[in-house]
Amino acid sequence: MAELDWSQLSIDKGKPIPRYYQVSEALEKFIERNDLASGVKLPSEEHLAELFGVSRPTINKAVQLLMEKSLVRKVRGKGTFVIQKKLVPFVFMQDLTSLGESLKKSGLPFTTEVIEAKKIQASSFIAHNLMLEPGSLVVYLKRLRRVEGEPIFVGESYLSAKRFPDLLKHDFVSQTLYSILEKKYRLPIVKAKRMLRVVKPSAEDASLLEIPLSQPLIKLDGTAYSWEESVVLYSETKFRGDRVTLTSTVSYNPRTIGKSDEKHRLV
Amino acid sequence: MAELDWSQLSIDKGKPIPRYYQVSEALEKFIERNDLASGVKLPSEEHLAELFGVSRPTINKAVQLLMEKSLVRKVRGKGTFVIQKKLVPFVFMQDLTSLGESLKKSGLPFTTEVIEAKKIQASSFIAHNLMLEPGSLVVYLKRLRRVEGEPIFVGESYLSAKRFPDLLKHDFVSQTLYSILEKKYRLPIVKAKRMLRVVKPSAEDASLLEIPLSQPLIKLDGTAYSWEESVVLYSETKFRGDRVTLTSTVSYNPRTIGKSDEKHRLV
DNA sequence: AAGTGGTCTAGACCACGGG
DNA sequence: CCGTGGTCTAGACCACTTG
Repeated sequence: MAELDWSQLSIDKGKPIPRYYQVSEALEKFIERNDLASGVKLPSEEHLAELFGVSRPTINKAVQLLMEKSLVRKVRGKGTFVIQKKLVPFVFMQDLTSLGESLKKSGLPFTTEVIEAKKIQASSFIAHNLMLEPGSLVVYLKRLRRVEGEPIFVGESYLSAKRFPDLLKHDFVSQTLYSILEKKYRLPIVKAKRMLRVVKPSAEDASLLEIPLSQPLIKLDGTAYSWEESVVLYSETKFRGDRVTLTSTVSYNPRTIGKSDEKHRLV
Repeated sequence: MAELDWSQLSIDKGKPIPRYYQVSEALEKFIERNDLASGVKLPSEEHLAELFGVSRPTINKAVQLLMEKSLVRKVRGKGTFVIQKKLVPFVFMQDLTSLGESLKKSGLPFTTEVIEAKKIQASSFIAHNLMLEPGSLVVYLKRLRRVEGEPIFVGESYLSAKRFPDLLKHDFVSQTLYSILEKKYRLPIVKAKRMLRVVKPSAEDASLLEIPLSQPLIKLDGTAYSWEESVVLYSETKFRGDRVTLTSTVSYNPRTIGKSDEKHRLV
């Protein structure tokens, strides 16, 4: 492999464009032009500061931008490395599959970690979504999914504890929640409502997903129904925005047209 | 309205948590606790620096975090203001409606601005998506949609110029693209594929949507078909991630199960 | 002119990883 | 120990808004 010539990098300090932005662009173009893919190491921030003739905090902010674009990964004590982005596709918004099932379909190797599994008293928000009385006992399940070892999303699920008394005895590592509901409780999911938005991670989210606080998440809240108006499950899922795509294919179906918007809260 | 007492704000400099993060949290809690909604003005960054006993750059970064969470808006020369978030719901992933039609259904007042409308030579990427020869002439349409005056999304559409020779003569401000296709060209959309992901705005995106470069966008790429395998339209839409939710309701339909994933590129 | 956020600097100390 | 990124400071100049 040829040596990389970082010394050609420069910016125009006269331009009315922030230096950190110019630096960020220059580095991005350099990475593209030289087709740096795998784990190539960038010069240290101090060295970059010299190269560009700016201060270290300016370089720090520039590299921060690249990290938010998921072009590089900073590792304290080691350096900054170019990353090879791999997107995990979820075929989701159109099917009634659970996320676990969508992962299975994708064929990618994934694992499930149970972060928490317990019964709790439902908050008024959760109770409302499950159509229960506030304070009812609910099963709370928090799981982290990894693909090829890397954290991809963290999901929290809520189900009525009365309706599923022994749910926590099942093994959530090897089975999907949907399959347990269907096989053990004879309650197939036949309808689901979902709402998607972009949020910032909490400190805990960031820690679990191994991302900086600056990186946006895709938050998908969903309610699953077994038959009309019978709520089975409420869930909140947070995906790493840099690693996930959601896809859907919709075909014309006269029965599903025009009966959609009921109560979309304008928060 | 009672006077706000900002002086109670403080952080613990001994903790191993970044000061800018502590400041950011303290401000967020203060806003919540005092239920500051509309355009309440925060103390100046210099004043905040005094209050917390930290330097101005640290305050600047803390407030930056709040801005990325869309809790405040910074205006140069004026100050920093609490914002009242309003989310625009799109009922979208499930229906074959265009975004304009989804907006109409929501009942919110919106406007359309045509940024560009012209014929161009298709790049190989666009040509591939429209199933045309590279270099073919395509109609390119770039529009900005505002809701209640605020920019919400910017969309770019590509259609075969050969198939729609006089498309650019239509009025895109008062009619949706889908309705023109259906009424003038007798080509109803009966199928659509969509892919969603989170991206950073380009400098131009940020300018059009009036957002900082740090704010994430929801990017929705779509292909619309008139009848099986007849591609009509390829589009790329970028939504402000802080102002938009996407919702869907999916019901059980044996015909749509299990025939989904064809070619999801693992970039 | 005064107040505000946008940006930058030069230098500093820390925590972490690796020899 | 050294090199790395993470963070912070004190002070500065600029551009923009308002009076």
